[in-house]
Amino acid sequence: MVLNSLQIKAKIQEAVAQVLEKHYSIPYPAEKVSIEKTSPDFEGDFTVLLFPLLKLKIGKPEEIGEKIGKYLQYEDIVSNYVVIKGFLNLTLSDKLWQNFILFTNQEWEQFLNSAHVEKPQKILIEYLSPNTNKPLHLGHLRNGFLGASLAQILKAVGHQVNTVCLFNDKGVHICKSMHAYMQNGCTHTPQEKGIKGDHFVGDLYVQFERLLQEQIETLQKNQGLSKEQAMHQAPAMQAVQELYRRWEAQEPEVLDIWKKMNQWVYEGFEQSFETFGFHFDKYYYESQTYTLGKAIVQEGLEKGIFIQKPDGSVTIDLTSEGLDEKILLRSDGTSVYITQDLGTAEKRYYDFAPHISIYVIGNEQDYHMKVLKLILQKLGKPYAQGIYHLSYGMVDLPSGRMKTREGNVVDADEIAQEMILTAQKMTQELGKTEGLTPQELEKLYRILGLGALKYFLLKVDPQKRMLFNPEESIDFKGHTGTFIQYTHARIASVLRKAKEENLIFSSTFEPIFTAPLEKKLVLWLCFYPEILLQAAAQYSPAILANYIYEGARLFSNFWAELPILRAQPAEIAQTRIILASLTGKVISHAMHLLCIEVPEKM
RNA sequence: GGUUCCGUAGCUCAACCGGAUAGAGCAACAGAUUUCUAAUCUGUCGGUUGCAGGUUCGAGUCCUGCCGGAAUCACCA
Repeated sequence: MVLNSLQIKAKIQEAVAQVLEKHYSIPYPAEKVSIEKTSPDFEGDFTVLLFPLLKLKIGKPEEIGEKIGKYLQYEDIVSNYVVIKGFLNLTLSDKLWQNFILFTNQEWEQFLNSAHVEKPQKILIEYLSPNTNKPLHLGHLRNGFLGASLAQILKAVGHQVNTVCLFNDKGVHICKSMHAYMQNGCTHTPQEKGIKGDHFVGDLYVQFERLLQEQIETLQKNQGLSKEQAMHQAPAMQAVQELYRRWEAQEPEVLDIWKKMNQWVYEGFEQSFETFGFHFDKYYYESQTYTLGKAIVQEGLEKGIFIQKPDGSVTIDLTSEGLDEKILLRSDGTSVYITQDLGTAEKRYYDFAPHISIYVIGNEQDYHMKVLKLILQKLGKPYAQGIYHLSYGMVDLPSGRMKTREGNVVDADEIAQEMILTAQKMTQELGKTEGLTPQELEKLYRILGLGALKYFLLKVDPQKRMLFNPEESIDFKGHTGTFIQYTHARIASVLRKAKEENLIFSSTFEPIFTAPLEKKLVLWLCFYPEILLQAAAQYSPAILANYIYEGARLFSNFWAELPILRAQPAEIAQTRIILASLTGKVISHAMHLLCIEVPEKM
């Protein structure tokens, strides 16, 4: 019994190795045989590449291909084969496909389980990790959807996965919004103003940045300072640094404001996390890990890996590794970003002891993450090797990078709301609200709006930067989450009708394939476990997203060209019902791994 | 300036880790609905894969050089 494309490929590889052994007395490792999906322009399902065999100098590719084809035919794996140049194109036998769909239909769990890795591992994923001085924006959403989806995918292939979120809740940037709040006389609350806490604090941050910008410009103009000098000398900046020193000194009045403001942000975040489906096993706070980070700095000093400068600051010299000198502790003894990361890394290890620790962080921090891993390695930390930076590309706007400071950001809550509203508008325009209660419709709009948003961000290879154009917004047609959801709704609809009409198949039923599109769909189905493994191995939900789209497109062709319920004779109808059912199951399962829901009706 | 990453159709993205004639969507145009949901389907148009070499049976993919873009090299996070 074959369950998936991997097993089919393995069978073919084995057959090739046996032919080489029997006919040419050449031992050839089966796994070295390259098998691919046959190009759509040619007849066949799988293709054996014969070129590599030429190096064995045992004959022409046509002859070797002929022998392999014969053997596979004899083994009842293929029904037909053609050798073209160095390609041996194989058409798998109907019998194999019949067994495949019957078995998969009956033993769905086994089909899914065939995607399990040999060695499950404990994997920790850190994602999202926002600053507590501003609300989430589109970039956070890419990060969040990537992390949340990756966790699902890794679980689906059998790993043990935990997710954590680190709040960057301390630092100079946090003090900026605090400073603005204090300047305003510590008046007003989010409740009073009727806005979410994270937005309330974010507005203060922007207010501060404006003030700072003004001061810098004035200093530059009046005193002829460089931009950098002006920034350090600006009264607002000095006030913030002073505030930060007081924070690290744990002055109660500063801590009180800090706690109050952070609490507002967490309340706002909680709402957003719920909307977007971000769930974590544990939260970390830099305000709680930086002291551990300082202890590690001390440890490094004792081991002679770090250097203390005369002014008191601590650094590490990485120039021999092709990097620079990195500061680990300021001269006034306060911690920097990486100090905190050292502490957090240590703490996570003691909490979860993962084999692999994935950090979902933007590629702007490639250098930082390289340094972090290197330092931990130099310190001889056992977990250093398992650190993996999943570096994803920025979400750019046509005008360039999003910058909170300059206010040109796409706000996460806003874009979600917009998407949901658009979904509502489209559903109403298309007249598809019938038969659904107001509550069901509300739910549908959310599923559609958020689905389109998530799919948009997940379909692109994580490593590549991507562009979001607010003018064009996100489509609901074509290569979109909506199209996939729509395909699922159609499948659900036809299956409901099949049930109503009592089109249930008997156990002795033998599927028949009469159209090429049916075979294309089966071929697509059998790849699901392989795709899952690939997406997991490459940490890429995009691979899965593109696979689902391909299936939805195939099914739409199928739907347009072939009748399902009314097909005659009944065996054909039943075969197509199974195909529809399996396609629906794969779409639904895979979409859930992308954290996208699929509707039964739309 | 050093380091790293990226250049594929007008636009947004693919291309199964070196395989056959580089594929989708959007946009534009032309068609398809007495039949299971037209948020769909079919067709047309659209390419010197930034440029130049190299490696080999075979290169968008690998190596070198150039051109163009981005990130980073903070006592910011």
